[in-house]
Amino acid sequence: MSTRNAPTLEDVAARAGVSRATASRVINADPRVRDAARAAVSAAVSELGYRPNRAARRLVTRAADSIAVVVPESDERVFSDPFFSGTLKGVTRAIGSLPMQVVLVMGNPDDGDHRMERYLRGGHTDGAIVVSHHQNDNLWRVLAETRLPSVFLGRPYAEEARVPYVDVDNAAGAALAAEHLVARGCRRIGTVTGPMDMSAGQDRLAGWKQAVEQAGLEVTLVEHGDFTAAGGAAATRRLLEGCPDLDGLFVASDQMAVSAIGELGVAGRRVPDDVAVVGYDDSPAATMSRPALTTVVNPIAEMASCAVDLLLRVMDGETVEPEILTTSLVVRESA
Amino acid sequence: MSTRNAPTLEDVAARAGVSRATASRVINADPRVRDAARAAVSAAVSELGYRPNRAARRLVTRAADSIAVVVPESDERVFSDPFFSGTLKGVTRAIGSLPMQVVLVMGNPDDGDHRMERYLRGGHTDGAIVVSHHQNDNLWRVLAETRLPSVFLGRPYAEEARVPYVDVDNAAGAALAAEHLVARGCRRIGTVTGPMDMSAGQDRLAGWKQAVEQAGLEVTLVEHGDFTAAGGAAATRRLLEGCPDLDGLFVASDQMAVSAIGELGVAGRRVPDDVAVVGYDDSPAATMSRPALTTVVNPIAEMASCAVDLLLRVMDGETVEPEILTTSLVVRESA
DNA sequence: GCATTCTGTGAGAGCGCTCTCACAAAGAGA
DNA sequence: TCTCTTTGTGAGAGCGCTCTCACAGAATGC
Repeated sequence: MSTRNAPTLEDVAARAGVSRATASRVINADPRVRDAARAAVSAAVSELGYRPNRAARRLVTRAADSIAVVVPESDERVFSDPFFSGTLKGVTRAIGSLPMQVVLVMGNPDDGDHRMERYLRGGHTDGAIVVSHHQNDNLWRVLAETRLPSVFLGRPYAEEARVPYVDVDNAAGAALAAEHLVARGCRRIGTVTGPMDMSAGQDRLAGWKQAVEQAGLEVTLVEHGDFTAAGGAAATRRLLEGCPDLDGLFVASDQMAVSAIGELGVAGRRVPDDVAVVGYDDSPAATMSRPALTTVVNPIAEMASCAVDLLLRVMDGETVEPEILTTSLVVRESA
Repeated sequence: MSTRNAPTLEDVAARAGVSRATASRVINADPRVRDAARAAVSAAVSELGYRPNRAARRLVTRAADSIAVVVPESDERVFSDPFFSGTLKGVTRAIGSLPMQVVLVMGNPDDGDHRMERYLRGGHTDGAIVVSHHQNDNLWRVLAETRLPSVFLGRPYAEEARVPYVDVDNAAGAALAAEHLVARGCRRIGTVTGPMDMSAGQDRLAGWKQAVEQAGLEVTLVEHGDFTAAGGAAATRRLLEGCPDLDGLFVASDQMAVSAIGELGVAGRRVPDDVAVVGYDDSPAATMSRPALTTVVNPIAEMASCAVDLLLRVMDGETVEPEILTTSLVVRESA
């Protein structure tokens, strides 16, 4: 065995009394090996505690072996917002049994030491899925420069970013929600938006506005949230101050919607009798909420698997087109 | 450039009119290169969109490049329990600026297709930190067989598992909690335990029992939880049924404690006036809970960084001893 | 002026693996 | 019996990189 280092295939072969090629065949389950040789190699492997060197193997097979899921948000948020767990779960599922690992890269992208940017530039992974991209992170630029195959989950904010992405028709979803409130007879319909530096926030606001306008109602009842529970509660409070007789509310995420309902309760409004509330995401929280949340379905798992699919194709050198999924409304108790 | 493939260092060198060695020096920021050569190489790199081949680099530098954080729990739980986010955050922080990636491997270890075991045996990472190990997962055995450097965060359940681990003195922590309840004047002190197939669950129960016994009180008020909110609520309900005049409660995790307080409220008990409650973890939820939770500090970040430290040493071939951290009690409002 | 350092560079080995190719031995068909 | 497959095996190339070593040329010391 080579000095004091980990055993190599060479060592295994020598111990088993076969060539390196045959040892390799056994390791990789090639059927054309005599049983005796196979047994000898297997024995040598376990005696030596041999583990193949990934780098060497990868160098010759040229297989990609990891993709990054990039989330430019604090770890706090990543772990508290079910959207991210859903995405990560979806990506993991979609990768399925491919021998590839998913690396979660999170944190504020412009956080002093450029950790995230350095990581991405370092070429530690073979591809990237960017999940919660904001206007001011220059992620798409970094990725374009490094030519790292990447797919955005959610349309990139910058118009000029020519990056493949998968998105859901957020505007249509929000319109669905607003139309539902209109059809229910609501006349003073407000909205708690998502962050305005994200395309999802913008699009959901636009969809709401378009539908409310179409119904001939006022589109002034807008307060900005940030997709967190606290932000949603605060926005709801402001909305109620400005318009105490609010009777319909579209909240751009379920997590915010749940806390909006809480806030409405504190203010003495019943849901849906006084104020009808529609959320967005159809997250697990939607069914557990009291009253259960009427919400727009965000097909997170589908988006994730679609993103993986696109990414694998990009990594294959293909040129791919953005993919837009459709949404629907789930009517429960809150509206 | 070699046919249609990604550019190699050779290509960069050729384009810059220098040798491969010099190109490599520029890429790796070796100072001993003429400015002209450096500029030429840099230009070639960006023109060609060159990215170093990780596998090739790794093959020669022999540097480890990824460690797995193994969590034998459903993705649901991993993303809902703050313990895991704390751990993952701690590990990420501890890895710091080392050029190493953290791979999150989660899922039920005996889930039909042995995904987790296959992954671990596949040698996809250079080391593993096992986080929420249960009695029946044979993780320590798999890891021993593959000789993958690994460290348990939380003492492995099996006595015979001679694996390095870092743990906190769970029994002492639980005793602290129980003693606090005793000192407060509680006389009928119950406990909602963690899962009995985890050492943390066992040890916290043992600590509680020892302290309660020492005070000359009954140790029969025990109901088993599973570290989830729902499980904690159910256990509390059972406890209350069996002993309506319960006046002190030690709950083996904050997440369960918060839902226990909710359950006590539903049953018309005031906390801490009727029932004093002590949690375990000192998670963010502890301060946000109403009333704020008196709880045992679980130094998760410290454990994580300690685990990383041990793992790096194991990966270096060192033999390391288990590490046991101490806990303390934070008194807030609930007890 | 000559020996000595320093500086920048290139040639080339070699990391551990897979995989192609050649080839011996054994079996099958004539 | 002689060819023609089939089967199992080994020799050896080569993946893309880093790093040691040797060496030319400039700078320095005496």
